[in-house]
Amino acid sequence: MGSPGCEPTGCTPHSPLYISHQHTHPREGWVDETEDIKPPRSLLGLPELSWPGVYLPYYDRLVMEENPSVPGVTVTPVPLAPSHRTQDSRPPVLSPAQESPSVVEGQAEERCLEQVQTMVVGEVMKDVDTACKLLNIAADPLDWSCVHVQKWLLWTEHLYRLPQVSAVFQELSGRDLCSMTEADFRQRSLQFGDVVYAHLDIWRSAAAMKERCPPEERKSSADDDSWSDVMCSYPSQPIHLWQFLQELLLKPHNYSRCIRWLNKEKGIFKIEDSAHVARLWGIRKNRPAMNYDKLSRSIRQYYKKGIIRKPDVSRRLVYQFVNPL
DNA sequence: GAGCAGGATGACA
DNA sequence: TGTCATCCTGCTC
Repeated sequence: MGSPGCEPTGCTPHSPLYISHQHTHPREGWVDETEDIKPPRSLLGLPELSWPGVYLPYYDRLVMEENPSVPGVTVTPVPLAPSHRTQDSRPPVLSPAQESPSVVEGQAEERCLEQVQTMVVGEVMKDVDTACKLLNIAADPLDWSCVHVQKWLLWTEHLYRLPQVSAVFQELSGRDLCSMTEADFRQRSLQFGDVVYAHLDIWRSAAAMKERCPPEERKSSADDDSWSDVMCSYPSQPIHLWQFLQELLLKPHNYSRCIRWLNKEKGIFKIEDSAHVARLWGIRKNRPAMNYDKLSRSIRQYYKKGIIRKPDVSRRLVYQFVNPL
């Protein structure tokens, strides 16, 4: 994974992330389980945007994929402490001769935590970016229309395996949503209102952070670069299905469990989870009834147009872009 | 049963 | 007019 955008000590405050507990259940699937998505109460009580003290539900995935040496743990972020650390505020570094082993270990752990935090913050930003682009909505919830709000809710439901919560937030604009308190959210959905509130808070925080750190100032990984390239290539809307598929393929970190390259050079890809890809496409196009049968029919329309074809050796759920990226 | 191929039709921008 | 959603039949794996 590449460097996550802006330096934590530069454009955003820096708070510790607590590694709170071991997971008792190994994660399965490409998204996080509902039971893990409730943020800490301290976060929910934050009066202001809490970035980077946000709950990061996919931390395990991140750690396990990017840093296999770190055991399966869950990060529980905490709100900014009044005296949050920065590079400058760290205690003076002792020479090795002066340091006891426990101090060395402590500093190493601290550095490790900071690295992890930086990594996680960057991933959150990237995932919010990705979701924005896939849903075709603004990054800042304040700019959302009622339709955008519904899209985002559907997406959040889908991603975090929430039950249907979008129905109780109908006819609300992003501004309406942002003006609501956590209590308002919980009033609409007793069980998951706080969860939705926390996710909205993450988005608001990401938007605030973007404002402070414009994309050009945020160093991107190679993966991000290619992503940006793709998005720049297709600025117009509506998006075509083949473009959408390419977008998913260009974010293997997020979507490799539902669609992945078999041979990127040849443009051959496999849909690993047909229902999932169809659902994503349906959300993107606001077509709740979308399924793989319809999606695949649309893919087959591309045969005649010379955009997608079946590979020479035809396999189920495997297609090939005629003109690879 | 799931996936695939392709015809037909209609909505929509 | 192009693209896509939808529905359909028939076939293959």
